[in-house]
Amino acid sequence: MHIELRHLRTIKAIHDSGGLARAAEVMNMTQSALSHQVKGLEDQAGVELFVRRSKPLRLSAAGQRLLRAAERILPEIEAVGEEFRALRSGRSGRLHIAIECHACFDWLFPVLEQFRRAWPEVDVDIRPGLAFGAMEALMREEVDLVISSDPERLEGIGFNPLFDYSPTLVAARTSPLAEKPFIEAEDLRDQVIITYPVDRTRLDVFTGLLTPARVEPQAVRQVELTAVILMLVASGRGVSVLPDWVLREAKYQPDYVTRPLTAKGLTKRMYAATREEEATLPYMAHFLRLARTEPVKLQRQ
Amino acid sequence: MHIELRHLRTIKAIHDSGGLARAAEVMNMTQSALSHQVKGLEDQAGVELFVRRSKPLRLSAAGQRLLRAAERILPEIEAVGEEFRALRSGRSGRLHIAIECHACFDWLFPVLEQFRRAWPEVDVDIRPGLAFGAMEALMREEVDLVISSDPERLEGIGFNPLFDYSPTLVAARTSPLAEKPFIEAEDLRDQVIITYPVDRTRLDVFTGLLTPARVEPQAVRQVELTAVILMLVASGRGVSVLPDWVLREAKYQPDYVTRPLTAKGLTKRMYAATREEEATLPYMAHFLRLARTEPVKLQRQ
DNA sequence: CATGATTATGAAAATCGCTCATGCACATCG
DNA sequence: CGATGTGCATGAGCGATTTTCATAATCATG
Repeated sequence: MHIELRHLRTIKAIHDSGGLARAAEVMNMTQSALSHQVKGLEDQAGVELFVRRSKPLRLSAAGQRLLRAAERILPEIEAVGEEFRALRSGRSGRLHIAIECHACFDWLFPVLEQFRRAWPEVDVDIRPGLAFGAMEALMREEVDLVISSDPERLEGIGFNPLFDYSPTLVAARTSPLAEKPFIEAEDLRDQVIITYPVDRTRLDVFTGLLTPARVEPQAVRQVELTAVILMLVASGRGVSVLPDWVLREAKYQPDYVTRPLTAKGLTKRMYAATREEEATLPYMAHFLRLARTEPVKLQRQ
Repeated sequence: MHIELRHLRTIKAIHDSGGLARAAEVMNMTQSALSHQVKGLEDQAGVELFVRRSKPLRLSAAGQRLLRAAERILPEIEAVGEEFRALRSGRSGRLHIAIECHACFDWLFPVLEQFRRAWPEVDVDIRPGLAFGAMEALMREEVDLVISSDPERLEGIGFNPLFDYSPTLVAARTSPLAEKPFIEAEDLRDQVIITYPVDRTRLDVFTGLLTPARVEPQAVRQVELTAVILMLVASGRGVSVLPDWVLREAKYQPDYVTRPLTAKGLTKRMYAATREEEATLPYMAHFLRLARTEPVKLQRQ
């Protein structure tokens, strides 16, 4: 049997307007078309949908069953149509974010909180766990935005600069490194380094300092949570290199010292990668603006 | 925008089978047809439903939204189809019953209880409140069966005899009527008669006894519930005429006496009226059989 | 029973959906 | 690197379905 939405719309219209002719009027069709349509459906279903005995065509038991289905289904379709219209107009959309940078949760959550208020219809999500292959996911439209500090040249992908930050060493106040005004690669040769559990190619200590200098630290310990890293550092179990914004609080605590990497300090830039054509979507543009300004404000607090 | 179920089926098939060609296979169509269909829908909706970048066509965000709708709607349609099939095969149907006779609840409930067990898919209901116009409702397919003891000759309506009963007088043991072996119209001229709150033309006392004899009782008091009628009778506030099956218990109680109407006793026949063509439906036939036999069994208890 | 309102029907026209044949893009492999 | 394979897109044309038009049948009512 092949019920189609057309049939549901017809059944509902006939019932609502109370008659073929009136329903036809509403649907911009002829009364004849509806008559044929109803007959066709009844033949297919092998079931009488209307009671013919009384003149203004009334629903039979089966017809009522179909009407119930119509009243559940048609609004659903209507809603999809509405969402598509919102999508076209740019009010709605999807913003699934992949983060390559672990510490970014710090500023990302406040930014998303702001964003949700402005764009309630946009479907927001953070997708961790694909730190590797995030760019591929972006290209395949599995995600819509990637937070990354390593811009690459990729077909159809644009890297929108957000803000600059300085990977900064944090150590216990009692650490011998506290003596030095800044940190060089050699200083870390005999240190335990605590990092997020990701590849070295995405860790600023290595890409910006150790790997170029071909220095291997005494050990690398991988820890998931920023708070835990700081605890371990405080208790002298190792040192870590974190973005300066993460250390804005640690900076003034008696347990820690923070030191720049190299004499001039290291500066990196955070980017939000998007598919080029989507960077101009209104909600995307808004997110990018928030992600440029909010972390800076946060920093100043 | 004109989404159709066809589109939902297609979207789902493409997603499930992972590709146009495979989906086409499943749906017994050409790959081309699906391609055209998807394109048509995308043009109409103004929204990309699939990501073309990656080769085995994957759903875009909008496509996923549509898929969600499909997964809710298609089973619903499927269910309607299934119900229609059941309807055609006679396993399912509607049995909405109107009762003209108040006292019939007594045997109707046990019958319906039995029936429900045998025909779980049939939509059973009792519709009180249309005691008047029950036959019209039957003809208009607002109900499917009417319990009545007044057969009429009506186009397309058949009256199926159920069982015979005797309208029987019930009075308090202390009533002067207890002296008489049977009751005649004149005996009731100075009595208060307690009846159900329905028209006289549907009350056996009147149609079978008083009206033909042109006797008007002292008063008529209308009471809804059988149990209350019996209470009032017991306390000598009046007498009543009820079907014998209602009185099967009262008969042996010391508070009551029951007496036949007229010397020979009055006999009436209970009928179930249905639309003629439906009397042979399997579930309808079963109901009729139950309604013929169960009340009799009940009586014997 | 005449009249207006409502639904049904048959044939022709219009539209729609599908297929066929083929093209294009991309990946894989000898 | 061209050959081959896989998967999707496209345009033309056919056929089926849907709609319309014109008109008949049916029903409700004064």
